[in-house]
Amino acid sequence: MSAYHTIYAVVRQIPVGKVATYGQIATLAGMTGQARLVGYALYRVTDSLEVPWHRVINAKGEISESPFRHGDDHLQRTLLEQEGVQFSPEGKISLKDYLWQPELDSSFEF
DNA sequence: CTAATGACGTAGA
DNA sequence: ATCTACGCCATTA
Repeated sequence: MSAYHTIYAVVRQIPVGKVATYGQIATLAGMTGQARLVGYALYRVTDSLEVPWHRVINAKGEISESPFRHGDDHLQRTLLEQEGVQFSPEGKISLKDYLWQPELDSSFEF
């Protein structure tokens, strides 16, 4: 079981209409402080893996894109808007309202 | 085996 | 608010 798979498992727990930060995912995956790995893992997400990667944003509440990621440009924003996430005029997300707050649902098996 | 690489976070100026 | 520097590690070729 790769470490990246663990990250994917956590990302899958993000409910619709909510978002999570890289650092948050890292913590939940048991690698506190390693937000980078989360980003690296998401970069390598493929279609075969069913991961809601679009619900993961950076700590500033903004969307981070990579030129070579998926082929699509602002697809992430589009997907989030479809889920009811509102963006500020600055293109940021209100973490105060949309940040995923894992409660007692952290029950996933590996 | 080694080298390259990649969606971040935090602190300080 | 913006910018710079640094930490830091699994996965791939």
